[in-house]
Amino acid sequence: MIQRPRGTRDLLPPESRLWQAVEAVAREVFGSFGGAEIRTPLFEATELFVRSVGETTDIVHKEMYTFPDRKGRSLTLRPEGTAGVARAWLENRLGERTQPLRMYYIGPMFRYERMQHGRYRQFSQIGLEIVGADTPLADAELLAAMHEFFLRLGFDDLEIHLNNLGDPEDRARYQDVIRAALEPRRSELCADCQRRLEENPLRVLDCKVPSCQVVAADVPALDDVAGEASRRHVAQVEAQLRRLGIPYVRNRRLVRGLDYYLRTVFEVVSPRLGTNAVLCGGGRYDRLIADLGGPAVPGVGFAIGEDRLVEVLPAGFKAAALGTPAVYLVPLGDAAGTAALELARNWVRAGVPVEVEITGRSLKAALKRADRDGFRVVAMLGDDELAAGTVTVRDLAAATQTAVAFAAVPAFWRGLPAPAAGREGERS
RNA sequence: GUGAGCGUAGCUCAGCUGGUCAGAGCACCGGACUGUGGCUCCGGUGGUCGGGGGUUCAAAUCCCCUCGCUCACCCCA
Repeated sequence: MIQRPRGTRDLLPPESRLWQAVEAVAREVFGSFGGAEIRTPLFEATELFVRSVGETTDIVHKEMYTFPDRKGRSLTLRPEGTAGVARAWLENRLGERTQPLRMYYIGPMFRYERMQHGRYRQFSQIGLEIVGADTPLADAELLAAMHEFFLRLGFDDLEIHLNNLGDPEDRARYQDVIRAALEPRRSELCADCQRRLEENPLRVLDCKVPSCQVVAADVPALDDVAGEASRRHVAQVEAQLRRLGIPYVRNRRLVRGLDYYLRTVFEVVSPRLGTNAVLCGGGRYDRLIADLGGPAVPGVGFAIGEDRLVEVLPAGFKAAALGTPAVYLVPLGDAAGTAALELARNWVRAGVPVEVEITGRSLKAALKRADRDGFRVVAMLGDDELAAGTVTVRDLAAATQTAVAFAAVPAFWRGLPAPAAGREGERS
């Protein structure tokens, strides 16, 4: 049997409803802040990611799906979304439009990694970028949109971690500070951190090994070494968050994995996600477009891991998204079976979602199935009903039945009370 | 790239140191209740025990290889 490639997943019904519901909220919220969707290719020239994400990052040096096309050009399945957006901004001269541009995207990303809980080779991100504004207000608006999105999904246990990564000059200086502080104590660090000290000293700060944390605690925070400009910027972002009542944690150890970030960086973590708890990561990238050969256009954005998000979706949101909003039409006997599809089509045309029982299972089995799959009403059609031009509609929850004329079913359906929240979490 | 664990019915699993070991529960279909669910009882469908090789009189059970899955490290969504 042919199996799916490692690290990929099949999104099956009814879980696909959850994804659709989540994406609908994203479009709604991000659209409400002045955003519009941007769709860029799933693969790009390899060079784009090497130059934007950064040569020294793990993403570029061991996680990219890179392949030559038939003409020998090196292409790469996108490992993240921002690079493509930046490229599109340049290529389509979006700088000539009124700035800033608020753009969101939803779609798959690819990283060649060993599978793990919450980690896939093909995974989906929901991202939002604000390009063309360098103000703290832009960062704050972005975070507000993100916060609003999570609120609408019903989350109440997420933590926003925020840090100042400084400007690139600050960071270069800071790397020297770290090296100077840690080199003498090299032996106290774990093997990984000794390597990090050479390649990416910032990473030592968020090492999980306790002994490393002890050592790292003595290193001054980046924010203290950073220049006045970046410190003021992030302070103003924080002031806005407080004013908006958006709770966050100032995490001086927070370092992000992509080279292009500067100043404001943040993560959203869920306490219900085990090892890979990061639900969302983002930050400011004022040099990215310039590094790609364009003008100095500032930007700030984030990406939410949709797979992880769906995994910890609040029960109430899930229940609402999974409810089966349809009439279950069960024909009994040959004559009814012949008439069922036409009846269903007429109801569908009148705006009523209908699922017809087409396997011929017994009424008993059909009712059992209706109950199990969360239908609210079953419309039974037998010889008597057919003769009378009615359908016997049974309300599963109330266990009551009434005869409803064929043409009156749409009105009856619309007259049903909103579904109770009593079935919450039943399918989770 | 490194390390560990696991692969038996659609699902969750039992099967002790090799000898009725091919099973249970759930699910599915049917019946008790000839057109009425969420309970109960009864019956039924369903498995090359991941695949290949080896040891043995005998392997789901032991050994080797292989494929797949899972978890952790690294790193990230």
